[in-house]
Amino acid sequence: MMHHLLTYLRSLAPLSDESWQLLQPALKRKQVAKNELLLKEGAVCQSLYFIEKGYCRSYYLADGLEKNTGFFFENDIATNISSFGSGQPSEYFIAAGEPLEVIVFDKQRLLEAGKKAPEIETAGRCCIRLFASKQEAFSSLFQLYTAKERLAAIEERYPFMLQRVPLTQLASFLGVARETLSRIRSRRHL
Amino acid sequence: MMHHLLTYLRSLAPLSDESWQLLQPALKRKQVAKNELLLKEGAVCQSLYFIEKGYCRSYYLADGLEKNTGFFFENDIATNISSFGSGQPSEYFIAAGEPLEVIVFDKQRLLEAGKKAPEIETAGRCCIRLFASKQEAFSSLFQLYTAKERLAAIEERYPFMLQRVPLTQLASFLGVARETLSRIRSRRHL
DNA sequence: AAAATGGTGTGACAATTATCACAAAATGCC
DNA sequence: GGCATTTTGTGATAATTGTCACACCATTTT
Repeated sequence: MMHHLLTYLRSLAPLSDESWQLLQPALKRKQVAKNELLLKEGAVCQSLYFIEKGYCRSYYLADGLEKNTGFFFENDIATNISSFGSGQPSEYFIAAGEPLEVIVFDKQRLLEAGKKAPEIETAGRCCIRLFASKQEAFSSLFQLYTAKERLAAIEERYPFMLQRVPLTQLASFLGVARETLSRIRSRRHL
Repeated sequence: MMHHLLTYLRSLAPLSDESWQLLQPALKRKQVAKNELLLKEGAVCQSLYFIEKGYCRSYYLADGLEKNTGFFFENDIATNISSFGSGQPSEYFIAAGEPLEVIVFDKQRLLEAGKKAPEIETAGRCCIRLFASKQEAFSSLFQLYTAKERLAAIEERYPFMLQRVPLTQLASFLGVARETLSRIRSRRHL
């Protein structure tokens, strides 16, 4: 049960069996159907989602159009870190892109567990730090590279994204028109 | 002494006078001349920098050109969160854009202080969370907006950036050619 | 089987941007 | 002040991208 999560947490920081037990009340397994929402715009994010299977995406709704801003796959933590941290309402949605199996961390119970076991506090800090690192890495993709290079970087670093994410969603993530991405891709395959 | 930092930390989480005292050994004030480096590419980031005065910028060096990826002003924390967290060498530089007065958090001593006072651990977590939020906010700027809109968003949310950051640096931050940014700006002032 | 749906490829044209070249303005230095 | 260096503005042109329109394909629905 929840092996992947335990492995994930132990890869970040030491975690005794006792701490792991203390963490259990904060955890709950959940299944989410494709296209269902994990977080709605306007709602406060009360959870971290550790992804066991499937993927989800975060997106803004602007002028009726979805603009994807992030994708989260197996062994990632998905959340709105800003809303989760500050208690402010979320400005974007998080939805399942495939049938999803996640482990939900409840914020309140996580804080309580953190008070009982400093190791949990430390693990939480490491999760957030890793989340921040990924955010930073994605962010620099945009500042360092052109759309063409961004696609190449995605192909190299996150090849599974191209297999599993519809081109239309990927285009809005990369910040180019769907047609342009289609052309970039066909140019590359010559 | 260090009033701003104390105010900053207390805005994030409760911090007793005792914890604040325990934190002191991890802190050191430092002055940095304009264009001097806080972090070199290839070096491991061992510090957080709380900015009291001035600003600094992070940039990659690609093909001999500087590509700016972040700007940090008064009451910000500047660091390479990824290198700081993982101990891996930094892929980018951090340099003073103005004469800089910072308070340096030493990583080792910060960890030691965190062990003595859980409040410090919590404060550290909040700092990182805030850092992650800012990172995310900047990142979404690129995915949601065109270059023109990005400039408008910067003007609105971070007006001091336009006053203090040279246009050339801002252009590479926004991901457009210097000439284009100059034209966008002149079009806006009609 | 036909029709509807969602996702993708492609052509044509307009709009935007990058690039190169150079002028003008601002800044720092002696 | 005057000179050198850095920074910013502007024109011309090529390249890239967005937009609109529609075709194509696979899957699902009726």
